[in-house]
Amino acid sequence: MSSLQEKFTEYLERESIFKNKDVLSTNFHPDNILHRDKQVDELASILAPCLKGNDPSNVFVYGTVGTGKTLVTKHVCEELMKVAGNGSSKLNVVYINCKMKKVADTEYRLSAKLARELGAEVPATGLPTDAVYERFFEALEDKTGVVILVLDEIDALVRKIGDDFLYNLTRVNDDLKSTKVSLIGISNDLNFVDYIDARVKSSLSEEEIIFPPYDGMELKRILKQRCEEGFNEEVLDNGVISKCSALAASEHGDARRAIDLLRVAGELAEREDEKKVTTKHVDRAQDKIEKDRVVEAVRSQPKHSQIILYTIINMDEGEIHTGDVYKDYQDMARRAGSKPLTQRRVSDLIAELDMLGVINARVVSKGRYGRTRKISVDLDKSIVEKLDNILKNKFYI
DNA sequence: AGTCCACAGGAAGGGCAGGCGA
DNA sequence: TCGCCTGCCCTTCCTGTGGACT
Repeated sequence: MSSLQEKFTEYLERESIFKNKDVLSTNFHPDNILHRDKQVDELASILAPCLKGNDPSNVFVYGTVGTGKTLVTKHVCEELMKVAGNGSSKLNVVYINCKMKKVADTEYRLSAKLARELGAEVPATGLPTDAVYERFFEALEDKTGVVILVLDEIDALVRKIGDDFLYNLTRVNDDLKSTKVSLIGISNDLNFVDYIDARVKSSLSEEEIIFPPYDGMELKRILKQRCEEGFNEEVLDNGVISKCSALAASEHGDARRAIDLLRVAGELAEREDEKKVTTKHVDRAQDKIEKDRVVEAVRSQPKHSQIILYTIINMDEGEIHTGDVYKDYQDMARRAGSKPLTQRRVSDLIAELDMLGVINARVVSKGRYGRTRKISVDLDKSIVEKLDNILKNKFYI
């Protein structure tokens, strides 16, 4: 037997820390959602009329990241579909995450995605937007009954393409004969409704459901529930759950973060062939998650964004401004074999990197010395080193 | 109070890729 | 196949801006 085969065999024989790892994935839907009874009930009573073929009110759901908005919405819709499936009412639910790049981040892409979800065929490009709208409407009309459209991260969409699209969606019922549409908008931004058109606002927020952040105790109970199903018995050291929930509670009560911490800590322990998950694993999980998030974000960026980031992390310490970055970037881009983009475009890409949380770019005025962005990289040294290596290898600089 | 800097960021338009219809 | 149309990415041109300096 080869040494690699031995390694695999040994892995198979080793007892896993996990009982069912899926439970610890953020996409997992538990049967019993803790601490969200009120929101589940509210949403359920708002959506219930669609079981009798009536169009329910539009709903606006908001709360910060990891407060269970998506989970509760999907859960209620699934239960609704089950009941509708048994009865005579026709019901369809379409869920779209508007933040997905290249999928639903422009008017065209979003309407194309909606149309496709409803069974229509739409090419990735080439059609006029009106034509895509038309296909979407036709697909809606074909469905008959009630269609619930769930638009997750709707705030990101509106920031990018404005609220005209939402306006059209809230008016769609006027043009449809056999189908009734209800919208559920999910937003992480609590002030989102303040910067949309008043007509859209009144129509979209006929009903509002607020998801407050979980507190430390609530997070602890949620984690306990997942641990019982996800981990084998007695593999968690004392204090692991408390530590995960405390860390996540300090980050706006983000349950997703708490569950990720727990899973990654378990993975780290298992990889090291340890019998128990300890708080030390949680600390390292915290670092690893941050590292992976940033690295993934950077990997998915276009080439020039990456060159700009590489330029920034290789600049001397001290104050860095847009102009300095642009000067160095031009040189770097040529060395990487590309024609440099204009300063205008680079300015936009810097703003995007800031939005991603990879760099900090704050607009400052230096008085007589002009207005610019002050740029810094607030990442852990090990993350910066990793990014530096990845980008250096990619561009052979 | 007025000037001036170094950009930020809005608007318009060009080039390209890709679909549609004749 | 070809002309036309569109979305997307990018450039060009432009106006706006906060605060140090005079």
